[in-house]
Amino acid sequence: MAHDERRLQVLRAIVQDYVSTNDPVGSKALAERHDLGVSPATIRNDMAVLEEQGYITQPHTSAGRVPTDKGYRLFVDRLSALKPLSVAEKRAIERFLDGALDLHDILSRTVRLLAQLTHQVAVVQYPTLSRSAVRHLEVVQVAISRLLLVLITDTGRVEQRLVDCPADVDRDDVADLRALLNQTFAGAKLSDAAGLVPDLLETAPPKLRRLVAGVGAALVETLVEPGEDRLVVGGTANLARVAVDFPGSLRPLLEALEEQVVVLRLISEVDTGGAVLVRIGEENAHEALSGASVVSVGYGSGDRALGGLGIVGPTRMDYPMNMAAVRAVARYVGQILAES
Amino acid sequence: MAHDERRLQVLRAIVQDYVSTNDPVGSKALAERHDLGVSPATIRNDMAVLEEQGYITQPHTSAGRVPTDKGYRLFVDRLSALKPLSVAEKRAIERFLDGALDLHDILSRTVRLLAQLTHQVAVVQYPTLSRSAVRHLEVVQVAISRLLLVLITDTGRVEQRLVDCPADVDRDDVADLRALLNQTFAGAKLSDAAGLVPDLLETAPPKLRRLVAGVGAALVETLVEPGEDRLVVGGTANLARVAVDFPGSLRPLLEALEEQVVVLRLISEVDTGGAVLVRIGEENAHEALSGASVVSVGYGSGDRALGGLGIVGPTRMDYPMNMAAVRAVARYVGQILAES
DNA sequence: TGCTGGCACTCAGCCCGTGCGAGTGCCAGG
DNA sequence: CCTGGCACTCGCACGGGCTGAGTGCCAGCA
Repeated sequence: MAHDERRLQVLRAIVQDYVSTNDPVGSKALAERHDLGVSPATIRNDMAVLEEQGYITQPHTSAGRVPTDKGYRLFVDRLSALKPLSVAEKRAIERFLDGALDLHDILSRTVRLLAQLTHQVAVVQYPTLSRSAVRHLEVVQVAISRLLLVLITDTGRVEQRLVDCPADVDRDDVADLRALLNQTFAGAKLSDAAGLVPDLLETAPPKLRRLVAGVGAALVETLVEPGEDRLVVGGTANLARVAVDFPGSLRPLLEALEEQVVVLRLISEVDTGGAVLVRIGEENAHEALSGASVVSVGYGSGDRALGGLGIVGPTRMDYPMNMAAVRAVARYVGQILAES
Repeated sequence: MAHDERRLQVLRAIVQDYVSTNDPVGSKALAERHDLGVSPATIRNDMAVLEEQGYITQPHTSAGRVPTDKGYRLFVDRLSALKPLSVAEKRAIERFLDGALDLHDILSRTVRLLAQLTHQVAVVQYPTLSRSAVRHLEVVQVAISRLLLVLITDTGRVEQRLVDCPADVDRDDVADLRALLNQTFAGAKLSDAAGLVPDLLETAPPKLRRLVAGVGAALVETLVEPGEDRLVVGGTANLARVAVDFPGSLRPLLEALEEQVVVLRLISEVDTGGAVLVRIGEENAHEALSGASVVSVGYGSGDRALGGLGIVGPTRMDYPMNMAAVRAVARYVGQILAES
């Protein structure tokens, strides 16, 4: 009915006003600032219903209403459209990411950009190793029985690992090993790399067997291990600006942001085909984030996602704007990574 | 005289008490908690003198005294000795850094360790490129006219740079280029690398000239450029704990910590032969740090410093403990980098 | 049936006045 | 040169009263 419809309009208006003013919003102010076509008294009735349904709440008796997590959820799902970025913002994105020199540079620019656009804490995951492919493997002898393994992926990520060899290593063997490794792994997905190690042992000439065994183990152990995916975090200073939204202290949030594992889990759960994912308040599994919202999306070239990026902020945030910014930045980053 | 001596004892006691309680300290409490051998009244006279000399101040008339920056300075210079670390702390250092896999791992463990030991924000600078030497240069062809240059230094740092070539590059030329580069640069200090480029052009066979020119320029441009030294920051959550010491807001501080340049300048000014450097409050050039202290020291293997590390916290901090922790961690890191 | 104006009620926040206590400076005496 | 005593200052915590925003409810009206 038109009845329910208007109640949703009221909810939308409450969210918008509350996000921009940070004051609990009352029926009178609502009637003044929005063309709802009804009197404050009617709005009060609607608000009573919305409160009963759990979409809004009163901080205390004689205050206005504030959206609950459930209210924000409804707003995000049904009451808002992604706010298109301004031309200036689009140009800022291009300018910011243009001229990046290497992967680290791209990602740290991305995180700064995102923090600046949204005024929130920004988080960018390094391209997941397991979804990347081997572009090149380099072996460098750094001591008589110690090798440095350097992996370069097709996303430009560079991984390194020291390997201690049981016996001294001959100079020529290193070159042979390098050739052999590249022959075997070049172009292979890292997720498939472990399966190629037996082949590697097969084709290795006898005198390299022991060496190859050790190096192969190290390769699998560190490079296929998904646990050590890295994260770039930026814009924590923006937390201070919204400190008022985190009643207790910023501490748990700051701690969670340093515990990369926690954030990583949130950010990397984005395989959902390019849609922007929003987690509001208590929807976040981790307790420290129960007063925060996370807006994230996968980025990647073409169809496959390389990793996730997003923002963390108070539940009282401008969802349409932030969702649009996150999505736009992810697209540009995917594009740039595809080029390089 | 014994006179002046006691006044210094009083100052020391004030600093110690204030650091541990965060309450302005009064004459009576001082007389009770420290064996100064005199009555509160006498201490009051000493305090009046100390205040006149600018070492302490009163937040308001009927409050106790609080050390000024100048007071902390005197305390650090003349009234304190580095507090020896406990056995547990020493073991924690070893355990924490043991088993690190690569440079990034070492540094991020270091920063976590330092943050945990001192309960402050920890900062570690990547080993300065200009003081490192080339261990290996790798050239990988990532597209027909695009090369990826990877530099591996003797400190284990890996730097990468994309180079666009004016013309398509032949596969064999890449191998030749790699050999040539390594022949020229292997073992060279990065600070000397720029000077070697002419030699490089000299010895290059004619058909490689153009390629070498482009690559040489890129090498010098990015690898010798000291500006892009990186920084690892950790323990920002500790700032929340001491938020009370930063009256306005944490924001300027958080911003400064993200502006890596600012902190980098502070941390890298540590060539002073291994001594721990303390900058207290206003002594820090940057305004955002005027309420903070920075404790830093250079780390490195042998005699040369590779970079700096340290902590940032409120001026009201436990200087002896923090100075000891910073120094101890720097030593271990230097040791570990020398080994790897 | 649904909207509206009116009205009584609630309660957080603010202003203010008061009392308390910690801490000081000064002074006279040892 | 140190000490105990004493008067003084002033931040802060406490409590009461007022205000105003905002609500819920109700009776009347389209």
